[in-house]
Amino acid sequence: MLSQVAAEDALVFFRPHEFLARENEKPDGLYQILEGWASRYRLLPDGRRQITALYLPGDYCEPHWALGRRPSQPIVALTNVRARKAPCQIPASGSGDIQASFWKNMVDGSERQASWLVTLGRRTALERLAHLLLELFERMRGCGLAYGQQCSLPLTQMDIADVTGLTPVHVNRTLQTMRTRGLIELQSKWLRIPDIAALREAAAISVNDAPA
Amino acid sequence: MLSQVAAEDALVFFRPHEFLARENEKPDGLYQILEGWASRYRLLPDGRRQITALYLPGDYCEPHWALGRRPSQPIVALTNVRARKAPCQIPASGSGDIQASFWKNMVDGSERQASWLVTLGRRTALERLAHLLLELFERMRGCGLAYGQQCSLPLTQMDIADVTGLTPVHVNRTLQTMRTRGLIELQSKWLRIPDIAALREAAAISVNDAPA
DNA sequence: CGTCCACTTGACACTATTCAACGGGCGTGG
DNA sequence: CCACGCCCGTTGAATAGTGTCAAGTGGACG
Repeated sequence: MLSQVAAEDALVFFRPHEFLARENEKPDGLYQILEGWASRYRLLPDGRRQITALYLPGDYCEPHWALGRRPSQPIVALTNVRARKAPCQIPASGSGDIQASFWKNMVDGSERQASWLVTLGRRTALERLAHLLLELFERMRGCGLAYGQQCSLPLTQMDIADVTGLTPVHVNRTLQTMRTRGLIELQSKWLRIPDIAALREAAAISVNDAPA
Repeated sequence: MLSQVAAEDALVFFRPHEFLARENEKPDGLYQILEGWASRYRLLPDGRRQITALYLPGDYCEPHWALGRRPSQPIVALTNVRARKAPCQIPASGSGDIQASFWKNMVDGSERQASWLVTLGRRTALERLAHLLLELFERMRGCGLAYGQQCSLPLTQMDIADVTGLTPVHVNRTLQTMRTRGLIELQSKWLRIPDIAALREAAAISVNDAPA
């Protein structure tokens, strides 16, 4: 899946909290994450923070740059990140597969955003967390990084709060509730979902809702 | 701005509550709104509703279809709508201008979604309403439909609630507050913003935040 | 051994929701 | 023409859900 690497593309590395891009600054290149997680976010004047995208292995950061835009929101590494840096343009060299995966990535990102609008606008705290954990599990599985019903989940509770639009303490409490209800097992950055159908139910996922 | 009409494109009309597209059904065509407003939304199993996009004159509904996707969320007319129907593909005929506006429209839509994630995740009711009214005013101005500090605003308070992730009664109360503070004048579907800077302040807009 | 950071828990405040009722405008039908 | 119903907007009172403030625990690391 991540096997094709065009000859001219460079490997780059980032440490946690290091910027892959800053707002309004021409990006260094178009990155494809090979390993690790990154996030895009916005800060309000008084310090409130909202994460607006999570980038997992396989994801392009950030497809819009290829269409001539500058980042309107900064992107920062959450873990150690290994990425492939390509020029800021629609992937020209290589097979049609690469281009197809590029477009797919862009549209998937946009549909995920639309799903998150629903979650942030209309779902309760527990539903938001269920949605997040399901989405991340499915995405990890999609790139071969899930093992049975488990996967790595390198986010802190504060990160989770900034994704779900909650406060860290409420995230903590709600996760506790989910644990006692047997919906999830989550410890030391490792997630296990005993019953995926039950978690989907708890997330108020409608038939057509991502994650599929 | 909306002057170029390729010869083969058809004009189509919709009445309020009529569908421009249904989820999972191959769309009839790629629409560009010429007049009127439409919305994309999702329903949760228990009936909660969240509007995830508003389409105003000039907007394409829905650019992703041109990349081979089916609608994952239905699109419904909010007012009488007049639109131009084109084949579901990246506009090929016509000048480069048309293609450029198509891509711009897609990326703008995506950036607006990202801004709304911030609003739904982290802003208070008053900030959400201020953000919405500002965005709509700026978009109306962008397509030449604003007059001074005023523009048409054909949404009901229930529509506004479903965009902002609030309840209709809280929208009502919060609009009252904004009126008494002199932030907006809003009656019979007509919006006037006496002091745009003050409204931006009330919206907790950061420097880089859309609307510009 | 001490510091820092993530996580945890309790008590309380507050924003937004819920439920309920009422008024006005407007179209429809008698 | 008026009566009726319906949708939209408005307001009040009680409640639920989430945020805020504060304190304490535990592990990782220098």
